[in-house]
Amino acid sequence: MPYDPSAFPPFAVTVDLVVLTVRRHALCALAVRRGEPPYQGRWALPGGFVRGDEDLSTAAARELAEETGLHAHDPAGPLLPNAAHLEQLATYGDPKRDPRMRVVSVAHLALAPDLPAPRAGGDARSVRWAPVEDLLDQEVGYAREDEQAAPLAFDHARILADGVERARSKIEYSSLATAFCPQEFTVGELRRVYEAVWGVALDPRNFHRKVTGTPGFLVPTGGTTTRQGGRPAQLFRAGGATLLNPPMLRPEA
Amino acid sequence: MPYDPSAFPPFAVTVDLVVLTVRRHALCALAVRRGEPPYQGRWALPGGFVRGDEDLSTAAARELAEETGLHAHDPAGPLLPNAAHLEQLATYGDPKRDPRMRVVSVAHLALAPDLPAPRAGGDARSVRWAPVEDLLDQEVGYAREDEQAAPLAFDHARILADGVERARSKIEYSSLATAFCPQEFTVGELRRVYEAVWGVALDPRNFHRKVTGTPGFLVPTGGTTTRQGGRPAQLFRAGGATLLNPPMLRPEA
DNA sequence: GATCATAGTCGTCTGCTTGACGATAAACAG
DNA sequence: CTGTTTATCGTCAAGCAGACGACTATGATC
Repeated sequence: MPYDPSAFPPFAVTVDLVVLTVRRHALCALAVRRGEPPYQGRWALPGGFVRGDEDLSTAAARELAEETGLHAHDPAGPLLPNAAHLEQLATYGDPKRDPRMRVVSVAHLALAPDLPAPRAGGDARSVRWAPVEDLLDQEVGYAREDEQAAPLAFDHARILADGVERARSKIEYSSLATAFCPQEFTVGELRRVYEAVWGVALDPRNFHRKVTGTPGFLVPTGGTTTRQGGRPAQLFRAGGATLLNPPMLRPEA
Repeated sequence: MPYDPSAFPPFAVTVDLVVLTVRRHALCALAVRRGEPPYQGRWALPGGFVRGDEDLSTAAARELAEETGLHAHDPAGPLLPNAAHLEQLATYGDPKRDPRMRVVSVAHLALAPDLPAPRAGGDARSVRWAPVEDLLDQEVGYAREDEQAAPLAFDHARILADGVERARSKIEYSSLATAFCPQEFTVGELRRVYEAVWGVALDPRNFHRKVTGTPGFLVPTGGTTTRQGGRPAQLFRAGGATLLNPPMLRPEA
């Protein structure tokens, strides 16, 4: 069969971002308020069209920088202060997911340390960090005028749920939890990341033994800090290891 | 900003399939020979355009059925004899990955039991099962006229490598290895699946203890078989469990 | 400055899982 | 009948995880 441009239907391709961070002991996601129909006024995940000459990962990194000022972490490059982990999550292409036209969205997952404040992009849209529980529990019982309580636009609740599940399982067997921490952090801060992402309490003593005993996970910087109160804690940086063997174990049930 | 259809460039969207099976103790993938340029005569992964009214998973299931006669396994539906596991793998959208036009490909991963013989689809293209080692090791040293030894078309070697890596890691912590087995199988047959996918030898005694001791992994059917030679082995069906806890451990290095 | 609260760090003990491997069982081939 | 093959059960030691006691070093409070 010869090449026939009319043999395939045209699609719009977008990237949507699930940007996660840990704030005040809660897992939070970045949400932007939509300024135009459909779903005008509702909250949605940040995202945008892929340009004609752009790779998917490039488009995702560009959107991330526009929305947050963060840049994607290059594993080969130097350690930079404002770097976030960025990876492809999944692609969503239900024919009816956007009422305007056929849109295929390649969702990406970004993990960032706690940022001072969300920074609006070039335009003046509202941007906020919201606990993922709040964003996901709004599917039912939305009746009031409260715009904060409306479900996410499009299929973004599903995308967010998939991203959260990916993050929850990936910190089990990789060192990705350090992506939620500043460059230097304590064992206790890392433990609070696990507790926030998994929504469980972990034994500080066993956690300390586990992470300090896993080769390549943490490297001590020599410094200490007392910013959490209590006895000063050693500061660490993320080690070179990306896969944890044996993995961290998420408590049952 | 108002809705402007000219604000985004049009893309073609395809699905490509990494179909894996275990044949003669080797992990094999389905390859089709391209009948048209570019890469005419070269081997490629099966795939095709997503139709205008089709979901991505629907398009992948349709292509799978066209190429192999297998249908995607519905987790909620009944156990069917010719069902394969099908899941989304990743999406590839480098602007130059197809020289003709801008194509975004949503790759899917299918795991199937050993089939009698590859069945060509509606047209008469060549289709074959090839060991993944052969397909992936052909990136270098291709000089002869031997078309069997040419590297895969487009970025399909990369896609295949990603699919193989997904399968290798996923059988660690899920019961997916049973997707490579017929409906009823023995512990030894399941072990040979693990050995083929991981490329290692496993201790039959420890493997037997592990899989029979994991609740929900295997359900005895009561029957036995002697098709492997030696003492008759119990037959099992896949149990309801999808996540294995604790996981199967892949031997080191 | 004594006391308390808070957080971090080190140890101990017990039970479970794993890996190595011996032993037995049930089929078939010669 | 004997050897070969595959399946299955058991034993043992090493290692890891969960429960939890004990001690340390800060700041806060009286």
